[in-house]
Amino acid sequence: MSALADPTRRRVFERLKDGPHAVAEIARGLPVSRPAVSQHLKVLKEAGLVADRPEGTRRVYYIDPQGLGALRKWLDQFWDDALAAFQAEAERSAKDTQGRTDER
Amino acid sequence: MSALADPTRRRVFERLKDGPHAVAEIARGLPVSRPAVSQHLKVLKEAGLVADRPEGTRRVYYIDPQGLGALRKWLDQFWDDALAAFQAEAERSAKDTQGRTDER
DNA sequence: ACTTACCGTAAGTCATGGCTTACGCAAGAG
DNA sequence: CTCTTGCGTAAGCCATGACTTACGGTAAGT
Repeated sequence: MSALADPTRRRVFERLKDGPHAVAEIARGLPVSRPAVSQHLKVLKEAGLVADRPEGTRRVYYIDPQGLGALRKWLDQFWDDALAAFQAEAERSAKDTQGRTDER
Repeated sequence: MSALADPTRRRVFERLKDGPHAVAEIARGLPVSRPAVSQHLKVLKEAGLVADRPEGTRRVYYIDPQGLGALRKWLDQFWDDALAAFQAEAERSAKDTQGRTDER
């Protein structure tokens, strides 16, 4: 999660949306140097969001559905509870004029 | 997205999973001071992930489904493409011994 | 009206980490 | 074998931001 905090790293990640790419390929069009991209990819890899595969002298990176799925799952965990809480909120404001039952 | 980067801030956010809470309520049980929590909530609020409502002298915070939904949507955008790319990957490795069509 | 409690804001310090330049290494081409 | 190309790693500088202490304002209770 914290791996996607940095804007540049997000852009790197977004570049991988349309399929696998080599490092120089990603760096091209980004306002940062190639080593920087390499480091970002390392972080993303450690986070389980991307995976790499050596291809001759190049190194091809691609999005790892595993880690992405885990992130999605973690987020959904909130989605349910937040919705339920918001539901309760709505009901609460419905009886606003009354609203003096019990508090804490 | 970067708002959820900090571990402490994530813990604050998680405290809101089971419904609205006041600031002191959240700070209790966390290893940081109350003002720190207040700042974290401010960041989360600016990110659209939480909303607040004054309740007497207290201030109650709760998760905002709006921002959470946006985040979910952004993540799903990857989910599809990544899956498709991964699909192509699988097919590619199927004909591994061959695999010299054209790249770049 | 005064006191108390709670919350938000400001200032200052310190740690985290992102970026660049420089270097070393591996792989393919001539 | 040598030259070239592409990638990763290390060191150093600098910016971002997280945390604490201190202060001011507002609302409730006596």
